Amino acid sequence: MSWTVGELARLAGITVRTLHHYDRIGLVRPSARTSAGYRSYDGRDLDRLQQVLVYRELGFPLEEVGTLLDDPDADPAAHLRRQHRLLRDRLERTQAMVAAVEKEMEARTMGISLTPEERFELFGNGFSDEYQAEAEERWGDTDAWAQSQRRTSAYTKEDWVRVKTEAHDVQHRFAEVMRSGATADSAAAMDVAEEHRQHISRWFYDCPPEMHAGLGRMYVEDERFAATYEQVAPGLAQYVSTAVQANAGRQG
Amino acid sequence: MSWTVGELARLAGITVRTLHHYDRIGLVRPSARTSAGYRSYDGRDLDRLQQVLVYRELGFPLEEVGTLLDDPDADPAAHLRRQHRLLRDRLERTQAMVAAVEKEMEARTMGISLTPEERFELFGNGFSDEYQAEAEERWGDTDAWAQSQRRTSAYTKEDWVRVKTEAHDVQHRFAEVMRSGATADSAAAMDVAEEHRQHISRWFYDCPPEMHAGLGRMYVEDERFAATYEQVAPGLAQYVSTAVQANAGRQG
DNA sequence: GGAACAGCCTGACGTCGGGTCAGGGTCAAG
DNA sequence: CTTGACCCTGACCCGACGTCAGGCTGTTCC
Repeated sequence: MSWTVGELARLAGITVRTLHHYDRIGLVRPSARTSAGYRSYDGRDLDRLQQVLVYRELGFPLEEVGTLLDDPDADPAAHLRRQHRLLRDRLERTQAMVAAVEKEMEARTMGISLTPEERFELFGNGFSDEYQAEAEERWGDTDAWAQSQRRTSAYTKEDWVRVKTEAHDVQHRFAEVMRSGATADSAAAMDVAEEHRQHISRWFYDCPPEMHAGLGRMYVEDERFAATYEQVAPGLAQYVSTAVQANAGRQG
Repeated sequence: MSWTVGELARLAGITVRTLHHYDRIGLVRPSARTSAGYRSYDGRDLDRLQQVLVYRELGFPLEEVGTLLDDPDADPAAHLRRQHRLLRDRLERTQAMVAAVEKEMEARTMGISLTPEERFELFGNGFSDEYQAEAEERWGDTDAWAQSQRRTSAYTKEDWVRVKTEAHDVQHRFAEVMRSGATADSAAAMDVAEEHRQHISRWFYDCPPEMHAGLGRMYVEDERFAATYEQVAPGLAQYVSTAVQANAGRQG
């Protein structure tokens, strides 16, 4: 069985131009051409196109989709599992957004008005989107993640305020120690690292020193996490990372 | 209270460039400039930016966002209602995609191939009726194609022997329990259902009770899946479906 | 008070994922 | 053998920013 561009486009709900584009960039190539030069897609091409569309829908840039699909270590089942996980992430995030809108609607009907900052926290960004998506990607099927999800789902807004204040506090304590000239493996720095570890354990999930050391490495390896610390003070990401790992060594 | 571009960007989780862009196209304009020409955003600007970001997240082109927000007939509550509706739409759509991926995962484990139009269903939904006739004409006899499209997997032949033996085993245990007269929601039937769930989890993909319940529904709703069970014993598809859903209920 | 440095400004060009003609070949039906 | 639907390859266009470049501002630290 084979399809022309137009047929496939209708089937997949995309345009002919999109198929031309995917052909040109080598993302989905028709497995054959007719003598007249018409593109001819077969079943395996459909298969691939479907995968592409799911990843596209999930917001992946096409180039990355290509490398994902061309990875010889990833069989079809692996893609399905990954897509399933990503879709569930999205489901959760959307549910959170729906809940936030409902909350705001209710607040309005009751004459309570949320401050702009509160609304940004709920809706805006980072905490519920990027952080969560990234963290889940990393900790996807660990106990830690599950535990964190269970605990945080019960937190009230007041809890969150406290969590954030505390986190902010620890960050700035790190910055202070660094500015004081103490090295990252000094007792002072390690003490703050230990506070950091306990902050995580208290609010999110059980974080033993070993695991904490893993987080420390991530703080420099992953630029997004690094950026969070670099925003507070330049060089802080590396400093925190070293301090955290030194502290883990001290405990172990 | 007022914010500079950089501050607002960090607050909202966007870049400075994005704010410049929104200023230039007149979407979010700072309500003031400092004497040096710096942009200065106040609370109402922040408010507006938040609305913009929600609509953007929902996929609206910026120009349309502008006309929506500048509509004098649309009060804040109207925007909330609209956003709520759109978010619920997205929720439904995402749920449909999750279901589609789960269906495909299950199809693979059972060696069934979905038809192309079935797999693209969620992408072209609006017009699917229009092309249904064409698709059915094309795929009236889909068996040959289905069989030719048998999945390939990373398992060794020995693995497959074990997988199939196990699956076969579970099916026949279902049939036995049914023949014994136990109802589909009896403990005995649910126990087999649980084995079934664990079989899938062990060999194919992580299948939590909820997802298992979804599969259960599909076993009767989709005739191809139903046929697999009906072949073992008449009425088994419905029986398995009920048992699986009862078991999921028990777990939840 | 001046140097350093983060942060702000305005162009202006680049990129990604296609949309939209233009100019021309292909093919089944009538 | 014409008509109309469909296909081809350029080539340019667009939205929503990213990414310099070149230059001003303002705080901080000596």
